[in-house]
Amino acid sequence: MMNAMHYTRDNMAELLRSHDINPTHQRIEIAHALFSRQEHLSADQVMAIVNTRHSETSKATVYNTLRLFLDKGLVREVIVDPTKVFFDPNTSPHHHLYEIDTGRLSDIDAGQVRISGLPPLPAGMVTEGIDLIVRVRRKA
Amino acid sequence: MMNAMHYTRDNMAELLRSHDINPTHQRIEIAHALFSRQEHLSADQVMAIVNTRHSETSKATVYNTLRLFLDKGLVREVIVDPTKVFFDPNTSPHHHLYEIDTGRLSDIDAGQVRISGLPPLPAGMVTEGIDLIVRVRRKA
DNA sequence: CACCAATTTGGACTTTGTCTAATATCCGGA
DNA sequence: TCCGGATATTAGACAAAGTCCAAATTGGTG
Repeated sequence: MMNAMHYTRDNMAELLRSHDINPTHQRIEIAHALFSRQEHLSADQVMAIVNTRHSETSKATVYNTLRLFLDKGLVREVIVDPTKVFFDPNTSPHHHLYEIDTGRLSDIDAGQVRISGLPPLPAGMVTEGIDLIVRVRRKA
Repeated sequence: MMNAMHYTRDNMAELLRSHDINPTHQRIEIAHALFSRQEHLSADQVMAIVNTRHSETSKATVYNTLRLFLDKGLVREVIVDPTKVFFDPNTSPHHHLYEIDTGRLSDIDAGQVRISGLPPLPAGMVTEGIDLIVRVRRKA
């Protein structure tokens, strides 16, 4: 909890270290891209952002890094669009709102939302996550 | 409602007609593939199944047809896996269980499930659908 | 400085899905 | 039956997201 209020690159390095990730240049830039805005980004958006600033970061590194962040629990993967995966820097329990027309993905705070009556899981299974996705569209 | 209890090709033709779809050979085969099993299929699975039986059906036709079925409300699209879209012949309200290891997708009856406390939608937006996806994995 | 491990990189490759222009099929009317 | 137009189907080229790998770079440490 209590991530730094300002997403400086130093704070990003700190965050990475606290998640057991060696804070390299590229990783810091990628983390900064993800954490310093509320919209969720896809891999190619991350790449575009990171490559505006100084050095180039390769596609392979962006994908490697995003997967690393996933593994280390720094971000969550949100699958709403068959053409690309979004990465969500918020790993606390919450849900998602997906605007079909614009492709924008935002959070729904789980605070008020209650889901009850889910059937028991099949034997030998454990829950990996519950994704509640509300798809909306601009009124015609 | 009251789809035929047996998924004969004649019944499929009937089903298609009732959804305002011209029942061609290929469409009947594809509908049959989707409706005659409880697992949800992806486009390439549909293609594999349809092409075991007699005539060949082209990739383009499979995709065209699945989109047509979608538009006509015959099937639903389920997006759980970044690598492929699943098609669900059940359009009544229900949720999904996704087995991460195997890639199998099955239904959760919405009967008992209750979702409450969703925040109001942003102004000018209408809900297009609410997807509740439970991701499970075989216990280690 | 030299070395070793970790990281990054370009580019080839795979997969899912789209697009298009040509062909085939179906059906109603003369 | 034959014709013509609308509807379907097709092969194959193409696009975009993501993976993979071997080579090059980087960053400590002794």
